Amino acid sequence: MVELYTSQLDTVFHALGDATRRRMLLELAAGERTVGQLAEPFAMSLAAASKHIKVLESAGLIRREVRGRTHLCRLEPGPLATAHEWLSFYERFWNRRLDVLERLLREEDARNASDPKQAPEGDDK
Amino acid sequence: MVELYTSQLDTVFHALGDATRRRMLLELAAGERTVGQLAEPFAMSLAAASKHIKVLESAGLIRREVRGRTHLCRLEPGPLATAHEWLSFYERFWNRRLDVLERLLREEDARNASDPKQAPEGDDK
DNA sequence: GTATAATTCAACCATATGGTTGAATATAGA
DNA sequence: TCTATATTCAACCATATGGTTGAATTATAC
Repeated sequence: MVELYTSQLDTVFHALGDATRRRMLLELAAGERTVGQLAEPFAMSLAAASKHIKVLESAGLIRREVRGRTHLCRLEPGPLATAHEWLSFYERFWNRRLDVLERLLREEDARNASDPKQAPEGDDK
Repeated sequence: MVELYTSQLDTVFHALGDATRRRMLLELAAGERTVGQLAEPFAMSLAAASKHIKVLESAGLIRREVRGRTHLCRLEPGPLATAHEWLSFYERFWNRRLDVLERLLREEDARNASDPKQAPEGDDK
């Protein structure tokens, strides 16, 4: 499973590495938008916004439907889910730390609650 | 909450947008590694790998402890969790789609099970 | 103290990125 | 058909990125 989607993760994470594009994605999560609507909040040329949209599109994060002279964009959640899943790997590490923390707290509790001597169950390997 | 960590997300997602750096992170999830150990699997100069490590470091994804002449690196899961959380926004969208799908399937079931007429509870607004 | 090992620094290079502007394309509307 | 709207294209620019090589730094080992 690890590093199977390599180039897709490259393009997806790269696309996410820009605040403009992240804002666009959030906007699209609320519903479909035209290129002009997506560009409107930003202080940049339409051509620049158009490039951002193309980055999102070629990362597979959005789909575009040409409707007459306007282009309707909609979010494509698949690649986001892929990135999300990849990122989950850290939870193994994170949870391991939380487990350690939890054990330490439990030991602390036991020490305070029962008696002032050392808690016997402390296997501090 | 949205776009509060802006510049951190920029650097974190940028750091993740490279397969070399993602491999390094996975390696570090298994335990701490020196710069040399991190660089070893890659067909690139040590200086290049060192740059990658610095990118991970300035994104806050790893911490470095200088131990004598070797530098020990360890994973810092906080920023990964932040990125993971940001990515969760899409689940709202995703779940909405699943909800719609589920509702449609339920309606379909109801139609087939009870009688061949239109199911009355179909509020297809 | 000198050699060796681990790592960074500095200079350099090719290519990518994110922005601009002005022209081009294509559709909609009068 | 003429005009306005929505969007892209092309050329250009400054800066960032990812890589190289060779020298510098720093700590260990003998």
